[in-house]
Amino acid sequence: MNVTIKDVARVAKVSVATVSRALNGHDNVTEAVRAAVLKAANDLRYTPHAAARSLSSKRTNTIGVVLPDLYGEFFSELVRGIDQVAREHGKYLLVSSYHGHPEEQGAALRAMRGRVDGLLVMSPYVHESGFLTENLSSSLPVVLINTHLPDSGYLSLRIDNYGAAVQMVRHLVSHGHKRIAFITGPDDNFDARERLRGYRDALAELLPGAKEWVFPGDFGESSGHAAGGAIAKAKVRPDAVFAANDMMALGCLFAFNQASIRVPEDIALVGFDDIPLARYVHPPLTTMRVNISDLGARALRALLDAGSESANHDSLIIPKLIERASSNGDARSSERGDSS
Amino acid sequence: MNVTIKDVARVAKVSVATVSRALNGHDNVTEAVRAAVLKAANDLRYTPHAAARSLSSKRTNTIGVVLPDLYGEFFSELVRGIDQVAREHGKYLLVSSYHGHPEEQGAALRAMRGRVDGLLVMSPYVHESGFLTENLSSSLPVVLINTHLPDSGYLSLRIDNYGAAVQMVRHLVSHGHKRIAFITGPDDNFDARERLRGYRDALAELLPGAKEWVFPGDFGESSGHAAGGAIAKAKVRPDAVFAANDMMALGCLFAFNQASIRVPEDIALVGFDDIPLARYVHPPLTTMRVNISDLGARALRALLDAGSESANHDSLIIPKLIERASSNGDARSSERGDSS
DNA sequence: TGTTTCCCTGAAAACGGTTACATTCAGCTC
DNA sequence: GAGCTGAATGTAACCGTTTTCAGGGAAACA
Repeated sequence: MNVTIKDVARVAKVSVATVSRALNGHDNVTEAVRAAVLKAANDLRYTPHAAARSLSSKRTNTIGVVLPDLYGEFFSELVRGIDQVAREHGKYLLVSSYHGHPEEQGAALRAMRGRVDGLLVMSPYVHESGFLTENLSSSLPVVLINTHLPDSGYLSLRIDNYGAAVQMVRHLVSHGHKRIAFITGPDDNFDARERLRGYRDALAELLPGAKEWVFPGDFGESSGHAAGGAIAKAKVRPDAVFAANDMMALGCLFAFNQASIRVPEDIALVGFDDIPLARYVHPPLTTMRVNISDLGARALRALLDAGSESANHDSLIIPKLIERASSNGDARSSERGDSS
Repeated sequence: MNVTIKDVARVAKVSVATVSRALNGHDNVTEAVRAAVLKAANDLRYTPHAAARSLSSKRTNTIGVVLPDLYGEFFSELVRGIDQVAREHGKYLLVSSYHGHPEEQGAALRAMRGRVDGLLVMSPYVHESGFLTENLSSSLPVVLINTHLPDSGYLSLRIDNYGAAVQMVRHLVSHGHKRIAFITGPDDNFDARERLRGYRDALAELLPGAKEWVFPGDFGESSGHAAGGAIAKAKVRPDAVFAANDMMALGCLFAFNQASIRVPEDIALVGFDDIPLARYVHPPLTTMRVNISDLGARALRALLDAGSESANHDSLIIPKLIERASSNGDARSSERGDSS
């Protein structure tokens, strides 16, 4: 059995109430008594029992983080940003991923009751609507990360995928590209859909009459490779490829290398995310940078601030265009004007 | 206020004890009663309060993970492996990093009391000895990851950094390299020291008389870049460089590129870790692969099995040599025999 | 010196579960 | 039908804190 507050009380010859007060820094304790209690606690190596404490105080000092997965750069950075702020505020982090099974998300959310003071939830699936609201205890503050849940009233931080995709297409167009293909992400992924939507709208606006050219992908490297292979074999090739994320862009780049298609001379290639790899491949990849750890940090800050009036109910994170060599060729020289 | 077991009891017209038994699947409950309880619990959207439950049952279903940091591939993979097993066993994960401040580690460890059923601890610092043992409540099962704590009696999983470094030097020597330089990691990092030790011992054994050639580094990319710059400027250059991790190898590669030193033709370059980047740079990097997520998974499995006799008290994970182009040149052709 | 006030301290009631123990009641046996 | 058995259920103690409330004693005041 572990040493409890009673043991400390006995040794310090005071009541448990006094021990509690002394250790929690209440001011209605004589300094002499406090010193005695502190000494006793120290001697006994006393550590308060967190469960007992949170049962009676209704605070856990813990934040729940519910993510779809933990795989890859994105989540690692996100968690890092969250962790940073958590430490600053002395909070603990209970992480829970539902491994891509949205149906298990409800259980994960419900199990948070009594464990956490607040929740950070990311759920980039599109099909749920009442799902989240049903499983979120209304008494817990929640901040949604990159989660599409209109009018839920929850605080929400999102990446402006749509705007960033528009910006990227504009970049390609400004370099003279006219036949711009797009490799999509998973259908049920909200980010992926927003990027696709941005591509479509930008294309329609900037290159009226140009045809959409969409290859399916799933955010995995191999799907990018497959798309790259398909592009390489096509009779008419695009003069620029916009992959919905960097991993697919890399897969695509691989396929282009194998097919001896030069980037950016023959085809420009751009991605999205600015994963560390992007800067190291040859040629370095033009992409959209999202400061993910900052996203996590801001999300937790928003959660901790929740209640204060300053709360912005729906903030957008604007990604930044990182221009590198993979889109630096100028397509005008090789234009042949057959873009319709 | 949230709905409690009492509310369920009232609605189901039974006692709280029966509700508890019914919900926890005890067999001494009539099916009719169980059904009624389940229905009531469902109707009320009852979720047991985790803190209350763990206070009385002395189990939290939570595993504490105490790491030095969360930055980078290593930790993200480690946590992913741990998370995988945690889910399989219905455990939650309380992660805590002490952000490279070993002195805060004690607090982090102590605060786990009452929160977790067991601990996974990684502490790759060399200077602590009684430190960990002092802060670990003896009643908690603990598994150490990559942590040097001889004869502590704790279960421990370690990466065989020493053996892997020896293996890497052997690889270089077998390709004819005679002047092998080493870029170290941080001084107080146990992995880094083991790798350095492996380099030294292997050099002494395989190339008797060859001089050690050590450049300081800190595992960061820029320190690798600095070392690479120093090597490029040296009057006599090594014919192979062994960086204690991949990030430094990449930095070094960068410096070599800038100095127009060709890899592997002029100098072979190898790293350690097999980060995803390693395969994508040009030339692809020869390195040592450690299956990190597996390390995490095994650590948690060991923790959950703790108590069973099968417990291996000190297992070594053997990294695997991944041979890529950065060390594939053959140095014999350019030998000039001035290696002493 | 007696009263009032204020500060410090202790006793005990929460918090929301689990579980040992007591109780009830149906089904047997004789 | 009395007595026994065993299963289903209820009562209440307990887990380790925090916090309310009440009490006690010293200082302040009359």
